[in-house]
Amino acid sequence: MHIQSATSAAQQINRKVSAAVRQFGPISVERGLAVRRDHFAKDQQIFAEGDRSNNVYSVVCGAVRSCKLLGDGRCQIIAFHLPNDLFGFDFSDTHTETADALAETDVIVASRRELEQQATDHADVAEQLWRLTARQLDRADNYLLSLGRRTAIERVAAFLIEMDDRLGGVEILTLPMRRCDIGDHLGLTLETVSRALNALHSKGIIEAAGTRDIVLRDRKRLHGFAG
Amino acid sequence: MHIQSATSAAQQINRKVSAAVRQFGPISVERGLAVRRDHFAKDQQIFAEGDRSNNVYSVVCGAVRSCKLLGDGRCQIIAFHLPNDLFGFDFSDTHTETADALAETDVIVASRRELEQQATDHADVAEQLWRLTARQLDRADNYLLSLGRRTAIERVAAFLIEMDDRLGGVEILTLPMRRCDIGDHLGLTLETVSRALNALHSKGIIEAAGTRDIVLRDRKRLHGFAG
DNA sequence: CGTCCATTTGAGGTGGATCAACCCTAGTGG
DNA sequence: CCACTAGGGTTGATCCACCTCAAATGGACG
Repeated sequence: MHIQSATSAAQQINRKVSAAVRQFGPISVERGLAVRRDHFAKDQQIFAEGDRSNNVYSVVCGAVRSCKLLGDGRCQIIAFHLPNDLFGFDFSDTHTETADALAETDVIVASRRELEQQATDHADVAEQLWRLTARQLDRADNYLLSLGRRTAIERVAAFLIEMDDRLGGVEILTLPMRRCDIGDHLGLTLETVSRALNALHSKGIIEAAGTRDIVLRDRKRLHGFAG
Repeated sequence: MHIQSATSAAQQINRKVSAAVRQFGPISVERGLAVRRDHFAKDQQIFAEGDRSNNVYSVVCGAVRSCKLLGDGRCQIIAFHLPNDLFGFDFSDTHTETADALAETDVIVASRRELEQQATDHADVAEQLWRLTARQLDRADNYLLSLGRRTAIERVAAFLIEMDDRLGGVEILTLPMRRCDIGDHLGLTLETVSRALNALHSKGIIEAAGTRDIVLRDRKRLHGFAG
């Protein structure tokens, strides 16, 4: 639902702008912005917390996780980035998160400085970036609700619903990440994630079709769990 | 630290624009944007989850909390809004959060539609809104780390540090909210918040000067707790 | 067919929730 | 000035959801 409205907003804007545009993932930019395609292998790091934030990225295919680390190694995955998601844009000059490829992943890379210049020069670019950021904030706010107030099984249910939405409601939901990553995203351990999935399975709400392939048998009851 | 950089960014932009500007909280807008001042009493609701999102707000004085509710009444406070913070801007057409005044609070109100129009017409307005949203996202990301991976005492320590930053590092930190609100913000109960504050006190890190007035005796060790 | 991970399953421990008193402090009214 | 009250805050005892540690199972790939 989030994705749909963002996509239609982008399309609307596309119709208005001149022919001198190119796509940077979901947003339209002027041809002046140089972009290049790049590839990252599974588990390869794209950038680390503290690195200078020179580039911004858009996922073409594959999946990326961005996470924050605590001094003693505890890890919180802030977001998973799927095709057409932008990432790597930080408010400060250095990255506040580490980004790794979860699978073989292709991205489009652009210069942060150049994109910011375009935002200064062109209201429609700034507006698109603003909407994209607002959508990410909306997602982050929903995660705050999960992490702060939902039980383990409710978090997993809400997570499955979101992944289903973002992956387009296909028949079989193929999760691109390990149990451990889901745990680090939901503030749980991988064991608890496994048990929660098991619980949803034994209630007949989901069906396993391989460890990372899940069929949502009863979306209504799944929504019920998410409160 | 976040606030400082945002302020300087806003000042930078101010210097460039013409005289036909007015302030909407931290951002500069064209005079065409109608704004009005409004007052809300302590505990008064400003808008509710699900209301049509017609207006956007900037805090003048006082404090506001915005929260999401689960079906059974569980509550997660997504953010506290202090003077100069913008709030009420949702990605969708309806508010996804409920906003209440924590104390006697003055706000500036503007039409969401008009502000969006300005963002479409003026790149600098869109860019400022983008930066503001990016900063909120940065804060939300930090909270995700707290809620997902920090212990109770670490969450409270991180919370005190953030409030200290946002309130300008004054001698006595005056919290505008109840223990219960802090709990609903940090994913804890009010009892646990109280015990955590007590623990920090008995370690000599903070000093109580009234239940809502706290002196940060040892900011370095406080940072240590936040990891 | 064996190795390496990811995942599941099991048993036990614990941090924070819950439930329940109790204690402040400010405000109110006599 | 001093009860009285009410709401916020603290403190204590118990419980349980989830973590931790450990071992078994399964699946992908050489």
